Amino acid sequence: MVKTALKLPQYELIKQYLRHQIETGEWPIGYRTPSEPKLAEQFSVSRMTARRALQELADQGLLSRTAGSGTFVAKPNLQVASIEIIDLVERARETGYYSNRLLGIEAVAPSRQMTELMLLYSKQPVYQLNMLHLERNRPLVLQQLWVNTALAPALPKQTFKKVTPDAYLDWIAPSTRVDYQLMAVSPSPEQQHQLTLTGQGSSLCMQLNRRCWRHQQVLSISASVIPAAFYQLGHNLL
Amino acid sequence: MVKTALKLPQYELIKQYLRHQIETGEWPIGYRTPSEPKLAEQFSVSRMTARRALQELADQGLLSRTAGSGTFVAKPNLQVASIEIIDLVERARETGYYSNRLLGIEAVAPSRQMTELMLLYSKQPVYQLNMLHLERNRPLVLQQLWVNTALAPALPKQTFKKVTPDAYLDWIAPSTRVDYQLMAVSPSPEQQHQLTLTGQGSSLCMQLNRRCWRHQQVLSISASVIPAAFYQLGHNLL
DNA sequence: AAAAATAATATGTATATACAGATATTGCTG
DNA sequence: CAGCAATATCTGTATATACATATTATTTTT
Repeated sequence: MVKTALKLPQYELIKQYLRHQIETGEWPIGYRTPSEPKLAEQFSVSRMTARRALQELADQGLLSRTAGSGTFVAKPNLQVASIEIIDLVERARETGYYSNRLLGIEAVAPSRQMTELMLLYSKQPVYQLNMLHLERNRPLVLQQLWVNTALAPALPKQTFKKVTPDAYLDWIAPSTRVDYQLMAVSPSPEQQHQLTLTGQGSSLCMQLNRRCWRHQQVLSISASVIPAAFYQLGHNLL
Repeated sequence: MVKTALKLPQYELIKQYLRHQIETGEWPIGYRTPSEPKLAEQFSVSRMTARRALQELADQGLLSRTAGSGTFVAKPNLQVASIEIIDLVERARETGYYSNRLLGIEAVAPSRQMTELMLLYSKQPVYQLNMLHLERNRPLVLQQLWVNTALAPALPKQTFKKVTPDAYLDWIAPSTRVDYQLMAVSPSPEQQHQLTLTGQGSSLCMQLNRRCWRHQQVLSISASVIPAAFYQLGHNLL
């Protein structure tokens, strides 16, 4: 079945025209575009249709509009970085060579720092979980996880043999926002031992910290230590 | 002057209501929201006004709509990571203790890999620039930069004493998109020397690769090596 | 009971209209 | 010429309406 040429709505045609003018540089940054009524007349559509084209490109950041003044080609100031946080554990699970070792799980009173980070108002306990993730029986990620007990009360009942803590949490309470922090670290002797890192120069790790939100509440905090050879952020470069 | 209570437009009030139902869990994931006509009647507005509220929340990813079926509470699957790529150089310039050393600039024939990365069709040369950025006369970033000659022909005429190459490029051709890649590296002996890294354990660096786009063209590629102690990605965690 | 036709409902596109509020321009006045 | 008022222009909000198209539910037919 050959896909016939789509009939695009009129506001899409106008958007294409506007994008073209901008991307070719025909309309430089700061250029004042035709107003809604003029665009409408130019394309023989109603003002509301021309408006939709302008509005959607403005929502997208290509144009900037101010009432009374007009619509202008915006400077692309806030660069949207295309970054993908690779989930090593999830990738390993897909290959089928994944396993893990639960090093400990307990309910503890949160430290003062942890109380702040998780925005805990009452002095409720948090679940603290230590886990080593392995691929082909070789240590991949050493993860320390703190979880809000109110949002995942049944966490300690899980064995995590088939489902990782992260997957379990995503199941019972998917995150609405995630903060990340990434840095290079030299692992502590204990961490080196747990990750079975022996060489001198190879003791180079990335630490990926993560805070998962569910609306206004903090669901979990995670700190993962990963041998540097296994981790990089982003694709297709150098 | 006390700011009087803003009179919000009606579609904003409806959006607030919808958001509230979602965030409190009153409407779980997959829940079917009232239809446009029903919302309109409920709030005594026209269908188009109710539609606007639903549409904007859908654009934002909170709702998902399908013609003929209805509007549903979406699963927040694509987690928008709040990550900020810190520009160490720009930060140093703001403090006033910034300086740099231009280690070399020349027009070279691009390698095959570079031709692919920069999407160069013709066998045009690229500017290759090496620069050491310093803060308080101490090495901060060792940057290697490749620039599309077509988009910045006057680059070699600059001295970069007052304006960094990045700032200059942002001036003459602001990026519309940026890709990043970040990894931990052990610097080469030459890099260690240029960054005056002497200690054994301290020779731990982050490498930040960056590709700047201007619409469909690649403007520049940058590879920066930064001592790990100076760099981390993200804020306010652990 | 299964399949097909029909109706009801939902979102998507488009128009014409009205008025509010912000901004820029024009013209008038001292 | 400076200052001010009137005016024109532009975007923002809101309504009522019409029809198209996708999906679901219902009814009719086989």
